[in-house]
Amino acid sequence: MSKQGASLPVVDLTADTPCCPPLAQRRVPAETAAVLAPAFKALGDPVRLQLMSMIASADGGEACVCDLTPAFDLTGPTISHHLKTLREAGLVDAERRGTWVYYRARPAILRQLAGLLAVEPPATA
Amino acid sequence: MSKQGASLPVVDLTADTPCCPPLAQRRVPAETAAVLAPAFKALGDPVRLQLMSMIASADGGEACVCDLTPAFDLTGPTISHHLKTLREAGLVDAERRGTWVYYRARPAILRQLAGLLAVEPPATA
DNA sequence: CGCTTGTCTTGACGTTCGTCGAATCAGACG
DNA sequence: CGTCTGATTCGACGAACGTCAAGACAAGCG
Repeated sequence: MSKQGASLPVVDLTADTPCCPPLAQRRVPAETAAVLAPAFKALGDPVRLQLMSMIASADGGEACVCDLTPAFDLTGPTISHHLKTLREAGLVDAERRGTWVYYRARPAILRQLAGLLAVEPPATA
Repeated sequence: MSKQGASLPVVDLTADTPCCPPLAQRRVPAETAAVLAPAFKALGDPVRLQLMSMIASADGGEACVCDLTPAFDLTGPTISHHLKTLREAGLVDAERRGTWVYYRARPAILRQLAGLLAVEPPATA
């Protein structure tokens, strides 16, 4: 819960420019790891990974909880809990518009994570 | 040449070709999520993220446990446990050569994960 | 205003995770 | 062959996680 209240972290996950070189290029410092690990952990659950994908690939870039919940064999509160986890990890953003709550992906942090995992192609391909 | 084989896991993380389109392009199926989530979960710990980076960025592509352990304020068994987690997630490979054990990163799965997280550059939006 | 619908929060429970100490296993060297 | 060093496995403990049931909150509508 203190994720959002944390004062300026060493690594800004919301920036559009890469925060750091790929993981395989230079050893990632402890502070960077401490900031990025929670994001990976948030994706480390099949339900959240699917939720993230459903939100990110949704039409218009946002998805309503009413569309997400029935896609799983889980109760509403459980889905809500997972969405909260994604929100606290900075992966998605929530907005209430009228009756329904819409979730939107944050491409910037996805780019950060993808950039960190980037590896040189196998054979100059 | 098709990936539709039934005997093997639905998603082959060791393949050099992308297993699936980016997360934000098409909704990732439950089976794919079940296979990929453990890999993200393995990276969801600061210690393991640093270990992964140290191994992947090591000279010659491999790192000795004797080099990894002293880099943390953790006991040997704990580091060994984390390495086992990375190994079971398919992220690294271990090999014993004489007295020491060397760990090597598996670029293929890193590519898979990076590809899944890939997002179109901001300009496209 | 009160009802209905839809979402979030709270509290609880069982499971898994991260960590350690002690014991065990695998090679190397005298 | 015995012993030493290095890495893993085993057993245990507290903390965090995933899940649900029940209750609380917000918005729309009669």
